[in-house]
Amino acid sequence: MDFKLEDSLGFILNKTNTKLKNKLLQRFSEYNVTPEQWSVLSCLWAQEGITPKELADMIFKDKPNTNRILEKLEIKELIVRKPHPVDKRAYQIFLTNHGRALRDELVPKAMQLIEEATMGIEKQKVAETIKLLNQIYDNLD
Amino acid sequence: MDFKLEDSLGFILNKTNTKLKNKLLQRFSEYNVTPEQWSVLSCLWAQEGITPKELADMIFKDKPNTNRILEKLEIKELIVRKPHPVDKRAYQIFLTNHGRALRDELVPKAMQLIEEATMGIEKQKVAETIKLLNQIYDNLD
DNA sequence: TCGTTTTAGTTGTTATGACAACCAAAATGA
DNA sequence: TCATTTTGGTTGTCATAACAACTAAAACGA
Repeated sequence: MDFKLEDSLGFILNKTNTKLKNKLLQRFSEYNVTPEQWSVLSCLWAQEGITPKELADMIFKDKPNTNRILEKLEIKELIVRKPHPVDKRAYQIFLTNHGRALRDELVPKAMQLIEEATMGIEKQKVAETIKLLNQIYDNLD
Repeated sequence: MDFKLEDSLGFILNKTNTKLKNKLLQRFSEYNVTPEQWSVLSCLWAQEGITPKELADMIFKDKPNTNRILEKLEIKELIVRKPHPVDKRAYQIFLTNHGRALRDELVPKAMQLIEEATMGIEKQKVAETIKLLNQIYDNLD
């Protein structure tokens, strides 16, 4: 049983992820946007009018969790939900002007954080790590 | 603003971490142990009698969060808290026989999961990734 | 076409993470 | 030694993750 928590991939993955997420939360604090809300906004900046279900698939979260993130964004008036023109069960999500405008504020801050996080590390190493993380993700299907 | 969420280190880190953690939760489900509870148990298997504060430092969590994980473990009778012999503010955490016995059940399951997660990836690549994740962690201080 | 199955969304529960605020005891220091 | 600061632990709140259960509408199929 030679298991060392502090050398375990899962443990290190978790501790790094938690810290990075928390730093992003702090950087976004003046905008009152969380990392998860940020991921939803990022999808909408690329494409508005998608449904919560489509959004859920894009951010790799289940429907209840996605729904609750959307509730928060709606309360903060960064998004609006409109009835889907065809499917009466569904909604379409749109950004408000405020939500749309946040892009120019938040994107640079997020990119800056990644810059700092990977300081002193070759771009190629980072790319390899991203690839490997995706491989791990796929292995876990 | 060329930002793509799906290629972002933070996003990929988070999605992989979430999936790995969830898989561990599922593998541990018959024992009713969560990944965070697992990390506490791992520390205690290495060394009993430590305080909640010391534990918090080892698992990189703050005091309230650590405290609540300990509450759950205590309710499940996997650990016990005893008054610290010297410091009247503090406690010492010990495993129950049940908590101690879980080691032989959980460690192989955790190692097996990591094995599956890194299937088809050279050990050396995994080691590099771990090193890089630790570098990122340190960069974020 | 009508009954069955699937799908989109919602609600509730438990565990966790970040954070603020608090208490009591220990450590510090003038 | 006594007042101040620090530290260990606790409690409360909000956001998120996993999961079960549920409704209504769409899709499917005999």
